Amino acid sequence: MQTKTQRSRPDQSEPAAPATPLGTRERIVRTASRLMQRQGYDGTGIKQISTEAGATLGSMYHFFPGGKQELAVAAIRHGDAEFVDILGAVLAAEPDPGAAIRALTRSLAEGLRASDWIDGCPVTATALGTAAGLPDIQAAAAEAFAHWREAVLAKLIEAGLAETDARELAHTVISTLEGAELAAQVTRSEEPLLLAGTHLTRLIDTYPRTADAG
Amino acid sequence: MQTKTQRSRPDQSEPAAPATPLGTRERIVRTASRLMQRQGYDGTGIKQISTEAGATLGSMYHFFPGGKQELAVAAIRHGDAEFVDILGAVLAAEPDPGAAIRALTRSLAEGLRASDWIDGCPVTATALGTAAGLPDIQAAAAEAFAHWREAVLAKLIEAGLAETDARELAHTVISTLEGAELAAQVTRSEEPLLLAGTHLTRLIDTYPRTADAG
DNA sequence: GTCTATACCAAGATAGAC
DNA sequence: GTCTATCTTGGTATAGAC
Repeated sequence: MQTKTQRSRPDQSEPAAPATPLGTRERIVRTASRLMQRQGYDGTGIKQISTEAGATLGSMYHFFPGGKQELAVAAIRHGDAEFVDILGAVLAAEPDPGAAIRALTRSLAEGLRASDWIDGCPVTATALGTAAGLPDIQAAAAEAFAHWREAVLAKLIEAGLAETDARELAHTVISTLEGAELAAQVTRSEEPLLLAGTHLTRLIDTYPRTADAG
Repeated sequence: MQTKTQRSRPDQSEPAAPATPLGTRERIVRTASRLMQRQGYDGTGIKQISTEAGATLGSMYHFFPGGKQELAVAAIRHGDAEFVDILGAVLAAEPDPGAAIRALTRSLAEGLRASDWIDGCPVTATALGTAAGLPDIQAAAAEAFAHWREAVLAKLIEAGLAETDARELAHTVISTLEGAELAAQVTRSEEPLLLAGTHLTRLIDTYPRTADAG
């Protein structure tokens, strides 16, 4: 009977209306980011975004004349900045980088479970599947990864690791977090993330540090 | 002018016709697996699969009455088995598990570069974005991850690691490989994969082994 | 088992009134 | 800046001849 298979879209929780009401553009970007995070680029329609953001179709193309692609780039940049904030806050709360990254994995695991395993990395789902054909989106995703790597790098340098070691480790920390989040999402279990935290800590602790670490 | 933004679909290389001509069903599954690996579930159409597989639309629904979902499950299982073979071959070629995993990352990096960074993990793109709404697909992806973990686990046990250590490491090895492949794809660089290989080797080498390792 | 035609719906995007 | 109506194309899926 149904011509297109229906997919349940939980969407159980409104993100709690903020004190200052958001502008239309901001509402659109946030909604796009959240929906593409869950459903990917192709799985998310402009009409769905406009409906859930409380904006009309005219507003969508008023603010994003480049259409869906431009919207996706804005969504990825939003997710990028959002995670930079989380990353900064969690890393700052623990002096030791290993402990900080372990705390980060716990935080990610909690968030994933709280969303019933649907809110994964805010850029992966959007970028995957479009990487080959839509260079703007791919580039925005690459920038996000670079920003996150830089945050980890700064933490490792601050702890007294050699620059080369820190730079290389930052790559693997982000890669492992990405993969563990993915695995946790697919298997609906916190285990991959928590083990990633333990192992990353152990790996980092094998590298020498200078004495004057703050 | 165009109502739907066109996406370039390179598809430069036919996978070289095998000696034994494939049956229709096999051709459909392989084509579906390859296309969904590149474009994701929502980005891949039944008509596109049928065209590229040289099958008619009638054949598609003859072999897969469950439609696109059933086809996606078959595609994921195909990618699963395909990677189990690669994993088994590469891991068997090196006695030391660390060296074997490093060889694996080199192999993955080569394949990714050879495909101009479009052929990533054969199940990730298909599963992502559908995990929440399509349980069959999510379950097939979870099974694939479990199979790959078991292959790594066997290699670590064989090398003399304690079972608990090996079991936990197998999780992180797969997570890190997944994430590094993703990062390599997005940044169009082999670096994340190669660094992942180095770091995973270093991590594995921090664990004790029994003397009677083969 | 294979093929063609088609029903039915949703997608992205645009036009133009207000 | 907002809203509605609409155009066109593509999607999934089905029917039924061969």
